[in-house]
Formats: sequence, C-alpha cells, structure tokens
Amino acid sequence: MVKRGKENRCRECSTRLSSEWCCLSGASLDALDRAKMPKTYGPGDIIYNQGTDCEGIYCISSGLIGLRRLDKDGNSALVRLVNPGGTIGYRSLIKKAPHSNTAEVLAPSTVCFVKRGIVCSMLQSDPDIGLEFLSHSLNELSETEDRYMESVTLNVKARLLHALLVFYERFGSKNGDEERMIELPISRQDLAELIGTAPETMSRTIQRLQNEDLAYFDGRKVRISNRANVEDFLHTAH
Amino acid sequence: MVKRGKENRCRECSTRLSSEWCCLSGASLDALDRAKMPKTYGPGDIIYNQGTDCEGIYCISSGLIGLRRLDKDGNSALVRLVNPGGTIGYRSLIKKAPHSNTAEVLAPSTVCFVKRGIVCSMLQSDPDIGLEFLSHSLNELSETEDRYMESVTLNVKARLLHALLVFYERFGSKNGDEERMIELPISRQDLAELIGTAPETMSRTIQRLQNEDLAYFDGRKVRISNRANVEDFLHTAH
DNA sequence: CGTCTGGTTGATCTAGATCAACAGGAGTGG
DNA sequence: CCACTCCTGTTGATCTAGATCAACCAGACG
Repeated sequence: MVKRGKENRCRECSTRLSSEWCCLSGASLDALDRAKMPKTYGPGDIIYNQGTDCEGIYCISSGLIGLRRLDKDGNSALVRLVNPGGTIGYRSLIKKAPHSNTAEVLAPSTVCFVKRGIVCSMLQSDPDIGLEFLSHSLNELSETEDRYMESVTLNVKARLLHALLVFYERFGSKNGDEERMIELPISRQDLAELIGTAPETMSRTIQRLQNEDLAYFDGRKVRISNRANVEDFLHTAH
Repeated sequence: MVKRGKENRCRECSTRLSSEWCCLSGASLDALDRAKMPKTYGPGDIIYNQGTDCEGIYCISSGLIGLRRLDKDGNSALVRLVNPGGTIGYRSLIKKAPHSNTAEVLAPSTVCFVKRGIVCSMLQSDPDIGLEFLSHSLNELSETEDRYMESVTLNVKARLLHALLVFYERFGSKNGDEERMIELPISRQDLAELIGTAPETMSRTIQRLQNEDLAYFDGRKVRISNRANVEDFLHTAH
C-alpha cells in the first residue's frame, strides 16, 4: 500500500514555501533534501497511530490528511485536517511523548518523512526552525481554541455553515466560473466527526440548509447559494 | 488598583524553575531581572483585554489568572486557568496579533511584566528560549485538544468530575491530613464557564454528585468521597 | 447474488438550555 | 439601624436540539 514516491527535490517543492521549511538556506536545504523520504499513500492509509512512538515528522507535499483522536470509550473525533504544506508528528517528537492522535490519509497523498534524529540536529543548528515550529504550533492552538468555543456556543447548523466557509477558503476551486461550488474533501461521516455530531444529525442538518436556501448538496459537491446570507447568519445567530 | 510590587529577584523566584525561564544563564537572567516589572493585582482586575495589542508578556509569580474568551454573540468561556510559573501573552507577541482572549485575575496575584522589545531580543540571542516557548505552546495545544474532545464526547457530570480531579492535582492541599479536601479556586459561575455549561446546570449537577456520594460541596470546599470511585466512573461512563 | 459500507429517514427519548422566582449575604446610603 | 440594591447561587417548570435506535436504500465488491 505504501510505496516509495518518485524523486522530488525540496528546492522545487512548491508547498515548501508555506511550511516551516520556508526559511531554510542552501546548505541545510540540501541536507533536508538528502534526509527526507517521500512516500505516496492512498485513502484510508494510516501514517501513524495514536499511542505509538514518534519516529519522525511528515511533511505533506500533496493530498489531504486527517488527524483523528479516540478516547477510552471508543468515541472518535476528527481533530484537524492537514493540507499540503502542513507538517505532522512534530508535537510528539518535541515533547518526546507518544502520538496523541492518529494520522489517516483522506485523499491520495505524497508525504515526505524526516527521521527524528535529523530534525533534532537541525533544530540544534538552526534556531529559526524552532521559531517556525513555534509559530505553527501557535496557529494550531488558536484554531483549536476557536473550535472549542464553537463547540460550546454554536449549534450544529451554525458549526456546519462555518465549516463550509472554511472549506470554501481552503478547497474552493481556483477557476473563476463556479466560484461558490466546492468539492467536500471528506465523507459525511467524517464531516459529522469534524464538527462533533452524529451522522444522522449531519444528514438532517444538510436537509435543513437546503430547505432554507442556504446551501445545496449533490454528493460531495456543495454550492453556497448566497455567501453574504450565510455570513450574516453566522454573525447574528446563536 | 494595580500597584508596583515590592522588590523581588528572578534568581530567588521559586516559580521561575517551572517556567520558560528555567534555562536562563547568569547573564541573561540578570538582564531579565532588570527588565521585568512586578505588579500586584486583585481579583477582578484585567491584565489585558481580548482584541487589544500585545505590549509584552506576563509571568505569573503567585495567584491565579483566568483566560476568558468572548464571541460576537456575547458568549463567554473560560478557556484556561494559569497557575504560578505560567506565562501569558506570549502568543500574541509572537504572532504579532491582538490578544485572542482576556486575562482576568481570579485570586490576588503577583505578576511580572516584560516588555515586548526585551522578549524579542532575548528570543534572538538565546535560541533555547524559543524552544521553551514551543514546549509551553505544545502543552497548551494538547490540553486544549483534550478539552475539545471532552466537550463533544462527555456529559456535564463527567466533565465536572474530571475538572475536580484536575483541581485536586493542581490545588490540592499539600498537608497530608485532609488529602481529598480541596478549595475551589473559582466561583460556580466560572466553573460553569470552564466546563461549558449553564450556571443552573452546574448547580444541579453538584446536587447530583452529592446524592450519588461522589463528592460533597460546602461553599468553595469540596471533598471527593472516594477518589477511586470517581476515576472508575470516568473510565467507564460515557 | 449476498454482504458491506455510506447515507437517508422516521420515531422516540433525554440532557441540558432557558425562563422565572427566590434566598442569602454584602455593601451602601440615608 | 433599616431599607435598598446588587450579586451569587439554588430550585422549579418547561421546552427543544440533538442523540439514539431502527429500518431502509443504493452503490461497490467479492
């Protein structure tokens, strides 16, 4: 299932510029290039499992990864989606603790693995990398706090609309003609896990949005009928 | 309300060792000592407000601080409690963004302020400090993800019990005789905001815990009748 | 063809929000 | 000293969002 990807160089990696490696200079960039191991994954593949030890970090070059967390009762939640340019596994590496969630491939992906020893020595030699990780971590912290606030203050309908707007930003088609049409990157079940509700409720809420002319769903395609309407709703409603 | 505290030296600060400044060497420790400005605050004082610009960071020397976040609808949530040894405000400083929440004093506190310019230059000169901030941020991230998981999977009773156990760890009396008696550091209202529920529900849930012999409340004093029971409950119940 | 997985719908039940009243301090001010 | 308001907390009654259980359908896949 997991196979070695074709050759690809960090220098030419278009997603590197939006990652923690954007600041790398020529020499350490080459070092990273030699150290990294690109692999390709398919949907459903597991990159690492919650509770296992951290072997290194994974830099997402293309595709989509989901971080899932299980609790002792078997409840599962989709904690975060990671786009190309994102790096996963660094938290466990730095804290020297087992992975706190499972990284699951949601769309065909190319991922570069960098062994923990390499990362540690780069952290030692180049202080800027630590600051990049810090900045990355602070962004995730803000995002997670926002999600927490949402989960205790907003109802399912509002959370779903919010998630749709986020998808619109992150996955909206770049071509101008079908601006407000997006392709959902995940299944309805996963969507339910992402906003913290039951699949049945997800289904019903989608129906409601359609009845209320806020959004239209066709399989994984979604059209937001009136973006301003949706934003108005989110800014006024409970 | 806010007044200059008496002289106190970082070298002798017992809480420094559990903060990001634990790694400081002699020279930069003296620099920090000269730069910091200790202040004392009383309950209800605001250290900084959500949405305002970051002037610097605040190192909690004694007392208790609450980080509160408001959303556009006026909902308020207590995002985090910060004990002595904790540092607040560093997130906005590093991200160069307005404070994402309000820091409110919950118990009489002594807090050392360090201007942003000083922190920035220390970050430049001593890479270890950046790593300390990183580690700190990763801990907060884990904690927030846990809170998020709890809020979507556990009911109010379980969340309250969990909070009590956390209080037990963080605020439990050090003397051996009254081991399982703790003093709640916050009001019931704030407790409700901390676990994300309404004050009325908080009140009723407390009654339930007493009826079920799990914990006894007397004002702000709480006695967990059987710690093992509570932990069993948390590990099996939904 | 059966089996499985993902999604939809219907019926039911309940945790918890909400609205409302009230009770005990703690000031404050005459 | 009483009368007043303000604030925190408790209790009661009601209502609803959403979980849960169950049946069902459609496509995928052996």
